[in-house]
Amino acid sequence: MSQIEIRHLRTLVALRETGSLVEASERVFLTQSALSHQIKELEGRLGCSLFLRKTRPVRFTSAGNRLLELADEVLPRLHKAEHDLDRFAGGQTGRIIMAIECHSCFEWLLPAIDAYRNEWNDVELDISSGFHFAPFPALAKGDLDLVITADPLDEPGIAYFPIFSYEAQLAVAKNHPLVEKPWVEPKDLADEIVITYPVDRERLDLFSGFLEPAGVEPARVRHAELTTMIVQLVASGRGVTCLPNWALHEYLQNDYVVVRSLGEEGIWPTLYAAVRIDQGDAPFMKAFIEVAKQVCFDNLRGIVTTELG
Amino acid sequence: MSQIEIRHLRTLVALRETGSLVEASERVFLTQSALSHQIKELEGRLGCSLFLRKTRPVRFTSAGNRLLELADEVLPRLHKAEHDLDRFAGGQTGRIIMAIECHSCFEWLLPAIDAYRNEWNDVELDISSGFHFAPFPALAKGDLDLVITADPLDEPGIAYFPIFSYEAQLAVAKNHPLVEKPWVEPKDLADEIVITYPVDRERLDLFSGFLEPAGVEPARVRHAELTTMIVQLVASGRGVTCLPNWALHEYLQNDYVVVRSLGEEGIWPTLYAAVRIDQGDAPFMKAFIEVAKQVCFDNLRGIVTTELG
DNA sequence: CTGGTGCATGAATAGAATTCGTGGTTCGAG
DNA sequence: CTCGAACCACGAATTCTATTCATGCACCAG
Repeated sequence: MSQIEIRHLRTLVALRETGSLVEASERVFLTQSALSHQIKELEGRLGCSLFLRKTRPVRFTSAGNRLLELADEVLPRLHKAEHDLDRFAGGQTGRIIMAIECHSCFEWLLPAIDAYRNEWNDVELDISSGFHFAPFPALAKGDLDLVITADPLDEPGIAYFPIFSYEAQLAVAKNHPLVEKPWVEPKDLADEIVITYPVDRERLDLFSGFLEPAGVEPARVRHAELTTMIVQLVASGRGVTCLPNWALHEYLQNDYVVVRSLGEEGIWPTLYAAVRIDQGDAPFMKAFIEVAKQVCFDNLRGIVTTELG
Repeated sequence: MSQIEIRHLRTLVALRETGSLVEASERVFLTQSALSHQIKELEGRLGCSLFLRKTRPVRFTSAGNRLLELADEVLPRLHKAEHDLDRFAGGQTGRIIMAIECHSCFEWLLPAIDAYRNEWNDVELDISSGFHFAPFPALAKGDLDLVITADPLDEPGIAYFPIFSYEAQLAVAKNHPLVEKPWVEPKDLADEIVITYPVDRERLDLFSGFLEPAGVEPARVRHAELTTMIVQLVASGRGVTCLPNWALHEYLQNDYVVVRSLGEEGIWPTLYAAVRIDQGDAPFMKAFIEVAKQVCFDNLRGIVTTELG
């Protein structure tokens, strides 16, 4: 079945380069006897002799030359593969398939990916659109390699690295009564229409971190897919919303809406990169997280707080 | 040192195609346990895991995919090489490096080679110019694979196959006195200048088979390299020569010289193909000899005698 | 003829890969 | 929930295989 093996190819190449069994055997760290047996057995299995021994240097038969040709095709590829695998083993490269829980994270994630790709061009990068629903099992299973999340659940086998902290702010129309208040309290929203992304409430800071602890339920909750759409609805007085300050930044500069903190202190969630523990130390992964932080620090300067490593 | 082996690549490919260790193990004729151990050990040596088992079908890691890529490069080449080697082993192909003792054999050998190459295009063919002096040691050693000779010495390990028989004839000028005789006797040449190829006498039929047995020595022996040159010298009356009838044929048709048999019966050497015994049965070699015979039969029809197989 | 060099070979050994037996986990059906 | 089936992992035993050791043979130069 499995006739030819790598070591046979190595032996033949050594034989070609040295011209004798004795020297070839030193080259492949075996005894002369071992090589003699090895080749004899291979020749037996193949049914033809590979070289003529009675001459210096040895002469290869056609069959021998055919095998050398194979060796010249195979051995370089093998060495290259082994080198690549060393890099995988050393964490010098790998795969990062990401999912984002946070709806508007593309804004800083895409530039981060671009920046990372410059330095780590052989890392396989992708953003998966298929695991919004249950990213953590997928992460543990290996379908995903990195999840951007604001909720560092204490799952076993998962490590969390902070990217940056931001303020989750309430945006209201410029003529909204709440503009008069320095900050918002839960009960202020009891009669409001709240506009959110169409996701579970527990993943929305406004509910999980503000309204629900206070037992307040807004008058109504509307959904919209896109940040732009939500802000337009808010600007035209059809409701209020809670978004990351960095997502609201450009609308503030254009004077579309007004923002207020949730409570006197404000709510300051942190975005984390969640990765499998065994990959948390891999240089290619650490580098990605560092690049992401750096990009956010640069692009969102003064808006979010980043602790660079 | 030697990390990856062929069987690892085969295992991974089987794993990719079946999706499970159990089925893959059947594919490579091993137990599930064996595969589990095999892969575990490989992963240990490489320092990284190759696939995730907790899923159906199994998912490969980047490292696993890199190895599969290697397998896709290597295995087809390996199979092709094994196939080629089978053909070597079965004598379906091989190498024929020839030498000719007979100086003027190119005339029929080159067309024979051309004809053979049509059918057996992967046989390595060459005519060696370096072994005129001692072709038989070179043949035994493997530097040569086939020698065209008229002297089938009984060397061990060498087999002889007849190609055709011809008459070695004496060529003389048209006005030469010997033209008057129906055939030539040794003593007729005692006063003649004999022109030959510049080779040992024992390789010349005129001497070894005619003059020396009769104890006759010609007046003088001259040498010339080329058949054309020899014939011109003979035609102009500067000597006589002995050549194969097929080499003289065209000169006879042009009426340059006259030929006579050596003795009443004539001398009829046979040209043989000498090959190493172990190659005598190989189809590619037998085919070459048959093609050579056929080409001679066709081209030298009526001039030489060939026994087709 | 002799010593040196290179290769081959049978027997012994060290080292591998493979199997056996078993247990743990997952998943779907009852 | 339990049960059985399918799948994989793993330690120990076993079987195979590659390698070494010790030796012999062939060839060649001095």
